[in-house]
Amino acid sequence: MQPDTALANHAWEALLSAHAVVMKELADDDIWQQISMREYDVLYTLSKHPEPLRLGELNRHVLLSQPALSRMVDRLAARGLVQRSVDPADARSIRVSLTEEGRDRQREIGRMHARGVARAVTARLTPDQLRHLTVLCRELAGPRPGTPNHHPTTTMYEDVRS
Amino acid sequence: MQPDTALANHAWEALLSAHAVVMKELADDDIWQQISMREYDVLYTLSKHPEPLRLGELNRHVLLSQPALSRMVDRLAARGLVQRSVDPADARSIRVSLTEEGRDRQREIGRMHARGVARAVTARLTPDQLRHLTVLCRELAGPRPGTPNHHPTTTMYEDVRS
DNA sequence: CCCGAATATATGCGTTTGCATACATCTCAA
DNA sequence: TTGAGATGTATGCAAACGCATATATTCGGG
Repeated sequence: MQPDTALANHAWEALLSAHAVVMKELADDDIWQQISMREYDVLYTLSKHPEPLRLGELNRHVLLSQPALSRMVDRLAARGLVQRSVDPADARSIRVSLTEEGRDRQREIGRMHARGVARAVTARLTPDQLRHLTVLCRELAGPRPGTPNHHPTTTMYEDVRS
Repeated sequence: MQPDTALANHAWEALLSAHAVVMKELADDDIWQQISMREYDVLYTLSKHPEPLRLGELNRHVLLSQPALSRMVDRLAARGLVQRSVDPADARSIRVSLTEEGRDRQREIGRMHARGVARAVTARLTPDQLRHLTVLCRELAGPRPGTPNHHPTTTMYEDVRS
């Protein structure tokens, strides 16, 4: 095993552990009765994109199988939180966007959720550490160098004011 | 919103995104036909602890509800990968440990999985960045300062040689 | 222009999950 | 000692998930 392999695996394990710990703490917050964390993830992702997202694009941000996301959007649409529309440029594709009510609910939950995140995260890391963590995770989330760039090159983070 | 709240939320969002991106890439690896990633998570956690783990303790490391973990251990035990034993000190409690076969399978999958992790992670971060990320994530995974320390104080990371 | 391959989403189906709650055991104050 | 509450795990049940595959549309070589 090369030394970098060990480094990479230690880092990944640490990230997984941090993810699980904080996730559990956030799940304990009493704000998920109407909308589950996974559903919120979808609503939040949609809220961050001005234009409607195609299902496949949405699926790249959400840790769900394609069929699971398809049905989840079904349910969210049935509840009036989300809206499907056909893509004029590609009839196979479905574009998803928040309804007004979906946007309201996202903001409502989001405000409370943000407090939980702050409570869990700022208790353990200093502001400087938070900034470093943000940078590192954004690079880790970035495209793998050497991978050919599919999809028209759109900027992923419009909200980079950290 | 205080400035630290924004920092914390940006960091958490970045971590979530990194988690999802890398997770998806790892899920695409062709090594999960016999043991799913979630099952591997359990086997791996057990492999890191010399003595049998109580279900509740195991549950703190795995992102599953208590009932889901209970049944997952059922299935793993039925497949001969894991072993339940009663805790002599507390008859309510169940202690779980790997069987020989479970240990073998974990090592086997683990070897291949480690390659996937290295491929995904080293492609995006330098060794120095990996070290920093490890430190930050371990602190983030650590106990929340100000929380009373339940559970006999056992060291969580015996393998700190990074 | 056409047809086979590729792409985007949906559906059938068995499995797994989470929630609520039941059950078993332990703890501790009276 | 005893019983009420706390703690650890299991079970009933409906909802959600993933896999395999079906359906619909687009792309591209001939």
